[in-house]
Amino acid sequence: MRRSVLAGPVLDVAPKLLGTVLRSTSDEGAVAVRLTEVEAYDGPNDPGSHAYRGQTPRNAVMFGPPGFLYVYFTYGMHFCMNVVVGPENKPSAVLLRAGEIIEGVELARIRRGQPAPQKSVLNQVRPGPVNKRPAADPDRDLARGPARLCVALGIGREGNGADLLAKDSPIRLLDGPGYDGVPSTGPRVGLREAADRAWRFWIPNDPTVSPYRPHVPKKRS
DNA sequence: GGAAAGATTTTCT
DNA sequence: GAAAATCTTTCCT
Repeated sequence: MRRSVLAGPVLDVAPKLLGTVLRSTSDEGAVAVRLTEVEAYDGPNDPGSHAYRGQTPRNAVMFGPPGFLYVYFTYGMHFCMNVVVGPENKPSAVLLRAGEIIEGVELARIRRGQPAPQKSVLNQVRPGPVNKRPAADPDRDLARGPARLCVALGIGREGNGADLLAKDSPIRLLDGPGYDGVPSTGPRVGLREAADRAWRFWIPNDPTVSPYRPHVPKKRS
C-alpha cells in the first residue's frame, strides 16, 4: 500500500480499502483481516465526523498526514479505528467496520472470548431438521463490527497514531490486490447526522459484513 | 459546571 | 426487542 493511494478524496479511497489486508503483530502473535466493510468520514464537511467541529486531543491524528491510524474510545467501553486519508489539515478518515480473519484465527478467538469450535462426533452424526438454516459460523462474528474488529486485532488506545505503512509497524496495511468487484453502498450505521449520505461501502454478500442498524434516539428523562 | 448523546456490543426477557 | 455498561466530547444553563 502506497501512501499516495490514501492521499485522495475519502470517497475514492474508502472503497479501495475493501479486500485489502490489515495485520497486527504483538508478543501474543499475529492476526490479519481482509477488510469487508468501511465507512467514509469527510472531515469539516461532514456533520457525522469527529473532526467536524475542529481539532481536539482525541481526533488530533485525523489532522495529520494520511496512512496513520486513528483509534477512539466510545460508549465507555469500546475502541474503533480509522485509516486517516486525504491531505494534511483535511481531516478525512475511513472507519474500519468489519473484516474476515485470514491469519491468527485462534488468537482472535481467545481475544474475543470464544471457545475453540467443538469437533463433537454427536454433532456430525445427528442430522438437523431439513428446513432449518445451517448454523452460522461462529468465526464469522470475530471481526464483524468496528469494536469487535479492534478486539480481534488486539488494538486499543496505544494503537492511536500508528503508521500503517511502515514496514516495522505493529499494525500494517499490506500491499496486495483489493476487492475488484463493485462494492455495495448504503447509509452509515448508527449515525444521527447526515444519515442520508450513502458513505458505507461493503463487499456484496460477504457474511462478515455487520448488520445495518439505523440511529435510535435515546429517550429523555 | 452539569447533562446528554454517542461511528457499540452483550445479555436477558 | 430492550437494557446495561460507563468514557469522552459537546452543548446548554
